[in-house]
This record gives sequence, C-alpha cells and structure tokens, in this order.
Amino acid sequence: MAARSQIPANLLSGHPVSKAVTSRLSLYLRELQRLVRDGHDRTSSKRLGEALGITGAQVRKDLANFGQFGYPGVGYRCQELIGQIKKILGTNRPWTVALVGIGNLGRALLGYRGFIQQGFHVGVAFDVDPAMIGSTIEGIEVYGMERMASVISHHEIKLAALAVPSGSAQQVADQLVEAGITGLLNFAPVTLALPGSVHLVEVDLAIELEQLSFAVVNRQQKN
Amino acid sequence: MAARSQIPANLLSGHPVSKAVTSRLSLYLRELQRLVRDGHDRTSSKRLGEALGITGAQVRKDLANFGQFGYPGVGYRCQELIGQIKKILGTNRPWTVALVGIGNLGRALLGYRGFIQQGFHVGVAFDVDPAMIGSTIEGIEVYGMERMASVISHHEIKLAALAVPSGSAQQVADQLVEAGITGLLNFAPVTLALPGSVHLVEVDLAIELEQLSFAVVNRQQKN
DNA sequence: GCCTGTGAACCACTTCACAGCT
DNA sequence: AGCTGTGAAGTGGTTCACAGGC
Repeated sequence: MAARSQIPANLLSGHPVSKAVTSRLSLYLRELQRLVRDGHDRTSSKRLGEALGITGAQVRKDLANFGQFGYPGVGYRCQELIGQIKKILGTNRPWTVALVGIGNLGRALLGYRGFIQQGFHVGVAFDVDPAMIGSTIEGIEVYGMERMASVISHHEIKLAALAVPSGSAQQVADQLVEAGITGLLNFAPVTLALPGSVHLVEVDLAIELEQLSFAVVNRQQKN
Repeated sequence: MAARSQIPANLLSGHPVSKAVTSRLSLYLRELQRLVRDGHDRTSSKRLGEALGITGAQVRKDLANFGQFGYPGVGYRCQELIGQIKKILGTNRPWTVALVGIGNLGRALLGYRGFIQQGFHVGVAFDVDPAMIGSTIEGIEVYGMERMASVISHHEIKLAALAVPSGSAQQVADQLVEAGITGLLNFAPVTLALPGSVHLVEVDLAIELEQLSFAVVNRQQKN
C-alpha cells in the first residue's frame, strides 16, 4: 500500500498527460457547456470534435487517458461528461486566485466574468502603488506587496496571476513562490525561472499577435 | 560564415511550418531583445535555448526552416537575428490592429504597452455602447459597429482583436471578415467558425487557469 | 444502425551526432 | 577549440480501423 505509486487518481495510465490533451479537455468542457445551454443532453465524439475542428478519434483518445465516460451506440451524456472533465481538471471545486499588479490588464482580470463561470475567483490583489493599497476594486481588497506571504498563506491560495511590468516579474514571482503559490499565470513578456514544483502558464499577448502576423504574411493555411 | 542569404520568401523549405516553430521564434525574439538591452551582441543556440528551457538543436532546427543566420564557431549576432526573425514574423513593419469591444479587457488592450514594443498599434476601436461611440480612449477613436466595414477598409487594417461577449462573438467575427480582416485574435470563450482564408488565434484566459488547476491537482512535473 | 474504446499504423516534432566552417 | 547546419534516429502525438456493446 505504502509502496503504491503516487500517480494521481485522475490519471489511469501511468504516463503523464501532455499539455495538448489537457487544453483540449478545456475545449470539450467549454463546448459541452454550450450544448447544455442550448438544451442538448447528449453528444458524440464525432460531433464534439467537429464543433472544435478535430477528429472524433482524438476526442475519444483524449478521454481514454482518464477513464471510460461514453456509452457505445449512444455517445456521451453532456452533464455527466462536464462533471467528469471538471473533476479531471480540478475545477469541480472553486479556486481562489491572487492577482498581482493592478494596471490596465490587472483591472481587466479583476472584473473578468469568464473566470467565475469556470470556477475561478480572484480573491485578493496586490500592488506597489500606495494610492491603491487598502482600497477595494471590484469588491477585491488591494494589499501592499509586503503582505503577500501572510495574506496568501492565510487564505491558503495556490494560484496567482502575475500582471506586473516585465522588469519586476521575476522578483514578484519569487515572492509568490515563497508565499506558497504553486501555480502561476504569467502575463509579463519574460521567461521566468521557477522551481520545478511550481507550475507555470504563460500568456504573452504580443506573441499571439506575432503568430497572426506570420500567418497573414505567409498566407499559411489554417490547420 | 556563409552566404548571408537574401531570402526572397520567408519559407525556404517547401512544407509549411508548425505553430510550435513560430511561437518559439517569438520567444527567441523576446530573449534576443533582452540580450541586446543587457548589452550583449552575440549569443549561441545553446545559450539561447537554455534561457528558454529548450535545447540548442531545437533553436538551430527552427531557424533552419527560414535560412542560415548563424556563424559556425561564433554563434548568432543578436541584432542581426532580431532583424531576421522580425522579417520572418512580418513585424519588420508596423501593424495596425482594430479592436472590437471596449469592456474591461478591451480597455486593457487599448493601453497595453507590450503591443507597441513589438510593432502592433491599436488604431481604431468599435463598440455597441452609444455612450462610447464617438469618444476617444487612450487616444483611439471609438466607432459604432456600422462603421466597421468602411473604417477598416479605409485604413487597410488586416488584424483585429475581438473582446466582445461570447454571445455576439461569432456575429462580430463575421462582420470583421466581411470588412476585410484576415487575422483575428479572439478573446471570447467560444470556437469561431471562419473561412479558411482567415487566420485565427484564440486566447481563453479561463482555459489557461484550468491548465494550471490540472497541473497543481495532478502534481505533474513541468515539461 | 450508431458509437465507444483501443491496438496498430502513421506522421510530426525533437534530439542526437557529426561533418564542416571559423 | 567552439559552433552551426543537417541527415538520421528517436520520441510522442494523431489518425486509422475494427472489435465489441447498445
């Protein structure tokens, strides 16, 4: 028993799951939620895939990493699959997110309704600007950076969004890790160096536009 | 070194280049710009890769898709490689971007300095809110949706950022395509159906947080 | 009939390893 | 010596195709 592997319950196969698989899971979730809103209660891997521009086989293979959720001859029950995918992604429970940096982007994140819909809630915010510290924006209290460790550990927050200028991103990231953050969503256009135990997702908006620019200039076919 | 190749078209190899390659090109560009700011004028594929957590071979293979930019025994000249990558990505000349949707996120994009740094400039904005139409935000004029076709064609704008609610995203996207947009950066959490000639990049912030949630819950190792 | 789950085949991307240049 | 550029090898991800269940 003690010698049992430490593979998380979600994963059935021994090997880790690629990022490609998990981001498609998020897409399946989004599409299933739309189907439910539109009154559907069943779908198939083929139809789910078509809505997202991928094959049915891909959908089935992705889900097979985590279990058997379908009914041969029938397909998938939307509500049931939503529940399963949320469980896999860990969003069957709400997450509180700490936000650092209340500039334009930070403020947009504070008020972003898409987070709440998927189970994420910005619970606390931090900034260096003395004029903001102590105030409340969108119902969220803004703390000074020196309160980071205590506030984050007190609320047992594990996820943070980093929306500070590039120059201070690494230093703030270090502070967040020190405070106990294990997942970091970085909007600053710099590559952060973090301990392997901390998970990092990068969103660089300029890079996304560069991808578009490249595609347009080279008239690449969509894939 | 070698034939400082004058590349006529960006792509020398016949086959199309994968998204993985082009997004790394953006990372190389970002890192090279940092190196220049820090006073370096040369680097090597090995050092460039290490800064980004990839192998030197990967860096060299990526660049090999577009030409020969290095000097055996020496490495790459930062400024020169920056110029080449910008040319490949199409950002050696400035792009004007149209923004649709001036909510929280839209406003953040209007003021986002990271765009300008990489050669993108939000030139015009559109919204449905009559209170905004005709006003100027961050120096950008806000038009009503009915002006889209004329304004976009008049400025010959090819790229647009879509920051409207999910419910109207498809309809607005259709309008943008009609107006002549060929590259679309979509922030609405829906899968858009667009003609194959239009390039699409999706940014779904909730999905990014779900990726973090999954990684934290499953204690996956970083890759 | 329709549809899932899955081994096998296929394809693409990454890493290796080295010839050749500086 | 150091480093690039590149064929070859290796790895991982996607698609195929079909057995089996509804």
